[in-house]
Amino acid sequence: MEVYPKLRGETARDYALRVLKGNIISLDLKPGTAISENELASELGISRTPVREAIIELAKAYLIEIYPQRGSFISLIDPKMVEEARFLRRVTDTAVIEEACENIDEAGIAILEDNVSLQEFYLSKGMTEKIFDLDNQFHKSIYEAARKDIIYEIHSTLMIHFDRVRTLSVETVKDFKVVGDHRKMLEAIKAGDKTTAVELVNKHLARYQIDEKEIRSQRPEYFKA
Amino acid sequence: MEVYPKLRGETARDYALRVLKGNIISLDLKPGTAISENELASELGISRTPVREAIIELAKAYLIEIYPQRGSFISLIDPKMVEEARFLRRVTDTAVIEEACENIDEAGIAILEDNVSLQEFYLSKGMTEKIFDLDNQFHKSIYEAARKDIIYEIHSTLMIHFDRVRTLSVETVKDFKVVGDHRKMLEAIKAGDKTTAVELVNKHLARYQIDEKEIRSQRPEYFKA
DNA sequence: CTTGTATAACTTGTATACTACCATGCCTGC
DNA sequence: GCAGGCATGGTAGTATACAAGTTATACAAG
Repeated sequence: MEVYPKLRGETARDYALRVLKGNIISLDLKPGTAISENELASELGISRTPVREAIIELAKAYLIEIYPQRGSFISLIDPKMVEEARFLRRVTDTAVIEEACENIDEAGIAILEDNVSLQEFYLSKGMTEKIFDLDNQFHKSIYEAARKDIIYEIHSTLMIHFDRVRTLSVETVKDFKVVGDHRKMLEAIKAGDKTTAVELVNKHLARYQIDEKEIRSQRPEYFKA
Repeated sequence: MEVYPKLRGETARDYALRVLKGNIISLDLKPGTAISENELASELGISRTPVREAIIELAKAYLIEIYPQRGSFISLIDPKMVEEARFLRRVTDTAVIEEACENIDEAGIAILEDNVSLQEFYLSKGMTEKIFDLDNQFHKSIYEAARKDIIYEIHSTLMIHFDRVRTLSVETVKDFKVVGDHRKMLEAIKAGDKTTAVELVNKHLARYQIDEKEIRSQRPEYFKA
């Protein structure tokens, strides 16, 4: 597991949470791995309490499974879980972008504009590794423009199930098309064109349709059932 | 605050969580009330740790606000929060019932049938107080029939924002119509009639459209902003 | 009476100690 | 050699102790 440095002003609990989330997404913590509260605490240089609190939070999102008196483990990739996350994302993303089409203001447009421009810049420079975070931020900004930022927050931890499979899937050239999608979505929002916006969201998420069979054959030990 | 008895086999943390949720929904814990980890622990006859863990979980759902070194408070009713919860419920309920129309099996139908029959029975006997739980269970069963039970679970805590306003709104004769809604929804699901099912969900949720202005004028001290 | 200050009594965050339980493996008895 | 029992070490759940910070209050000075 990769241990990031603790930020100033960050509570020990938030620190543990940040490290755990990051390593789960990056698969540095592989599905099925046992994690010990004590061990993690000493690795991070904090006590068991905040580590435990972080683990409990992730267990609520089914990212960690806690077996009392036996141990805690990074959840195996559960296709049902991934499917529910994908379903939820599709359903809320489409509804939220409709809201954004109706209610976005100048400031919101500016934020999205800056984001997409930056994505296009990094893409043109071939710095595609920067795009992952901008991608997430783009969608977050749409939720904020639609005044639905709590929903984004609530769902964000659950979407790690999704992110994790994304990490596992071969890093294809998808990114190119993704940036184009974002540009088109922004234009649709600016035009208030709900129908097109919804279409774009569906098309966009279809790109993340993972070839589960392919991944499963390569890493069967990561999968549940 | 009302202190329920601790169930056998229930962990101290789940106990604290159950008591807190119940009292927040019932408004026995009024919005704005200060809650002390120590005080709550001694009231429940458990230690601070599990109480604290429960409070943290509710804070994640914005039902409690924690101000470090100052105190924790039951969140005031935030119209934006309620609106987001309502929005999320409408969006997911409609999508999930469509799934249920397509994928429900015999067992799922039987569960819903039993539930609605029971609601009709209690209604005919005038025991309307029994209907609140059955109502929630009915919707949960639809999510399960659509294989979206995790989504229900994840959203359930957030929906307390909604339940709490329901409690506060005058107990009208709505219940009558609600039971009828459930019967019609079940029939639509059985018939696989997605269009009607979605219409019914929207109509159903419209009944919970709260007259915020009315409530706010009666209990302004419960509201944020 | 007002204002500033010291202090006491809270708060949550963190650390540590203790408990009950489980899994493993060694060791005994056969 | 093999099977059963028991010790040992590990786990999460819980309890308690300590640290750091805020707030309220009492009180003294002006």
